[in-house]
Amino acid sequence: MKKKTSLKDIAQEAGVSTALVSYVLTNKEEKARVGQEMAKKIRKIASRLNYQPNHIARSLKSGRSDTIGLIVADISNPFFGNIARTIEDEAKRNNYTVIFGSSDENLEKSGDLINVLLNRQVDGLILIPTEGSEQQIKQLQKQPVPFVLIDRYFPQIPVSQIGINNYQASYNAITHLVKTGRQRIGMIAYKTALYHINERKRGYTEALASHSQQPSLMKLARYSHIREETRQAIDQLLQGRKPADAVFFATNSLAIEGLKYINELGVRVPEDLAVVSFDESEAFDLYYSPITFIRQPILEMGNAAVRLLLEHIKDGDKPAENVCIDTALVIRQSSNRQKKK
Amino acid sequence: MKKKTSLKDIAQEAGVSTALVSYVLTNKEEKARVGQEMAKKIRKIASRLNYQPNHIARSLKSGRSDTIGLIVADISNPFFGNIARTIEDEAKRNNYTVIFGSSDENLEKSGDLINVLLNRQVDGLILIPTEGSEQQIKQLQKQPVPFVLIDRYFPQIPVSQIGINNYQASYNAITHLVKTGRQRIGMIAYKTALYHINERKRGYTEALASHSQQPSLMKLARYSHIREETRQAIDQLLQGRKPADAVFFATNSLAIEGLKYINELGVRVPEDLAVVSFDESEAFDLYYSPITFIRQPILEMGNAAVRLLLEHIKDGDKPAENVCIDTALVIRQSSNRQKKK
DNA sequence: CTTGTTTACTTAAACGTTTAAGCATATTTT
DNA sequence: AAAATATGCTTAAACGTTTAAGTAAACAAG
Repeated sequence: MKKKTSLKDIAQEAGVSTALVSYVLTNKEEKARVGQEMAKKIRKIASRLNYQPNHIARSLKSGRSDTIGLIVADISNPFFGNIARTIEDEAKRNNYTVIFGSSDENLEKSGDLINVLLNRQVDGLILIPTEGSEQQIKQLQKQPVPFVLIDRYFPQIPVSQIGINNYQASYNAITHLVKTGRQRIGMIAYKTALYHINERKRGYTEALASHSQQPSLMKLARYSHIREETRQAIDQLLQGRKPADAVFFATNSLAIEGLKYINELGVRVPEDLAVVSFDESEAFDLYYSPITFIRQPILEMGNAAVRLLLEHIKDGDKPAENVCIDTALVIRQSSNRQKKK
Repeated sequence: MKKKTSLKDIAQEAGVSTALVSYVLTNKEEKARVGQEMAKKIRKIASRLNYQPNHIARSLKSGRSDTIGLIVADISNPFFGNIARTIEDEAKRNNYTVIFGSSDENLEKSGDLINVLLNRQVDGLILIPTEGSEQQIKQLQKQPVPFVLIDRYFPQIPVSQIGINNYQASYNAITHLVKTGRQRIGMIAYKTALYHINERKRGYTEALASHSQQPSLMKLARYSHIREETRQAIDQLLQGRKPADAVFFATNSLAIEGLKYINELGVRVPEDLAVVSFDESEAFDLYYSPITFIRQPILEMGNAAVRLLLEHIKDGDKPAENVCIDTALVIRQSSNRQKKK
């Protein structure tokens, strides 16, 4: 096995101390008044031996790892994949590396990941927390490592957080459906304690109320039984003498499951049923009737999360800050104005 | 700012040496013959001070970081997102952590990432290499850090690699289209030097030849101009007196761009045009005529990559090994048997 | 020609762990 | 009672880096 080159190897070659080599290779030759010739010689040897500084040793000395930990709820969902990407990009721009893990909406996995990342001495954490992880977050607060939440948060725990106007976005989407003439608007959401989802529900309910529409047609599915329960929900919405004429999905995953079933049933969008969803998806573009959706500004969210975290890392006493970013309703064919009957 | 607890802090509290604390907390009390009472006391203090071992210091000592680096071509593509997820899971099962980066198909970014990960002393690397990264791979071979390629590889560079039977999968897909009665089968692929894509093209061409079909209708688009050039390609396939009656897409991204345009044109699938694509996508399920596709066994690929890499890490002299995993053709409506005219 | 300054380097400690080796004291074996 | 072994701990070096402090020689200033 080949061995890695260390400062010592270079120092030996050059016949000097490791300190001198370190000064040269970290560009502190001025400050340390290293001779020009020697500097040249050292650089040459370093390059010949293909020296790569040992970041671990450096970290141990400096106390910083220049690494941030990222825990997403589910990396196989492109929404989170895109967030991960923007975070990684923005981190890199600031000379940070990202260690990531996917909790897969699993509380135990989330706890394990937090511990793994803390043990790795990350300088900070960005979390998309799982349902029920309040205790883990509170535990984190006792640690010296700063963190920010993104996408999801717990209103009763005051921490730095990047989010969107979930309530308002839902409200606007429902208002849009009302304006296009829909009278019986259903919603399919997760059965969950997650605050951001419940804000979306509240937006729906209050929008209906303020437009004096029929009582709420809210159906819930569990994340763990998304397929069956989304289908049940749609069955319920479409049954009876007065079936729903529009449905609002609380997330892209719900919408995709729902649309699969809507296709199977032969229900026409938007003639029989208008559709609006939170989040975006390539599948929405490709649908025969492109789906109206609420766009979350992933790029801004990711960048804001990194920026906020770096501020916390720089200033350990910085107070918590909430960043709320606006969404946009992208209107397309799936919610076209209803024809007069 | 709170400070992290170290062995020294615990040792001080307990009035013993750090060595003793280390023995206890790494469960080497037997071997080191630590007194039972003292062990208990130390554990209690550790737990009270919320001690988390400093993995960096441990790594420096052991020379291992228990970390593997992962560079994917584009984390926002769910295909790569899913690979990342399986790799992360399998790594975790083996007590490894994953540091990842997305090269975004950019050669410079890829090179930067490799260096960053090497500096972080990863114990090994898993790469989905970018087009043109042969030099980077060759450079890597000179390093003591083992690595494996996944999804893509360079046949002229003998390294460990996990792949699929790209040629055969294409060949089978085309054979399927021929059997369903298609006579003018087009293909849309990337203009690229990437070997795995070109194997897919070869599968197409040779399948056509062996079924004595018309000359190849191969159209190419550049990754960087996917939207415009996919559209051009489809225009070309559909023009003239004898337009194509089937199209085979070399990747999911190409298929999604293509299908968007096919929708705009009002071309009916599969009546006017049968469609088969490499890779899967939720959009394929949701299409009004669900798309026939070639399924890559992502789970097996990811697991195999980790397993192979760990073998290399354990045995630095293990020779390179190629793993080829079979794909499956999932036949659906988009390639339904053509009706007799 | 002493003193001070500059130049070019070295020494050594530190970061938080791990672990072989050492050293008392107590207990058992001859 | 001396020798051997067991018990319970400490010492110290090491991993690869950084960096304040030290040193020795060359040179300039008085």
